[in-house]
Amino acid sequence: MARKKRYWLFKSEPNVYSISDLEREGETIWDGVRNYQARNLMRDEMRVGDEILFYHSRVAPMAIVGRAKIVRNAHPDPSQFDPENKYFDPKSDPADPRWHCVDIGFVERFEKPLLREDLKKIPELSEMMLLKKGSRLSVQPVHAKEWRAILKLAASRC
DNA sequence: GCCAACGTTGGC
DNA sequence: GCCAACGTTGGC
Repeated sequence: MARKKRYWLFKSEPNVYSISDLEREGETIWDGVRNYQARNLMRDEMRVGDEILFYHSRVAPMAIVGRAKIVRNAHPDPSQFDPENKYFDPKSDPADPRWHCVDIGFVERFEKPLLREDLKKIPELSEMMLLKKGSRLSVQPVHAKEWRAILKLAASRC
């Protein structure tokens, strides 16, 4: 039996990598994640076909700005072995890479960004990880119920 | 720019 | 293995 599709949210600072960058490039490697919890999610839980909400963090307006999908399962993050790269990790052994990453592909950009402040008002999202105080996981799971509520909100904004 | 909330590091 | 110090994330 096929694995059930799962949903995720990826945070990105738009001045570093925005939904426009993803739209233009079509696909990108999600490298540079240096957090074990996030690594484990990418390596062990995410699979090709899973769907992603793309979120702009840090910079106003903070918002879910579109959708993406996983197009390649986890593989060793090449940036960890490149001394020139800011994400270089001298402690990572090429025979047993410490960091893994997935590749993601552009799906759509929402007509209007779903602002963080508005998301907070949606009852179905009251438990959403993104909106919890102190939550800073940069790739995180999204419940099916939350996914549906967010897509519904996006559709109503067209 | 501030700073609370985390995660990691390293001395012991 | 504990935990203080340090570094980073990310909302505000």
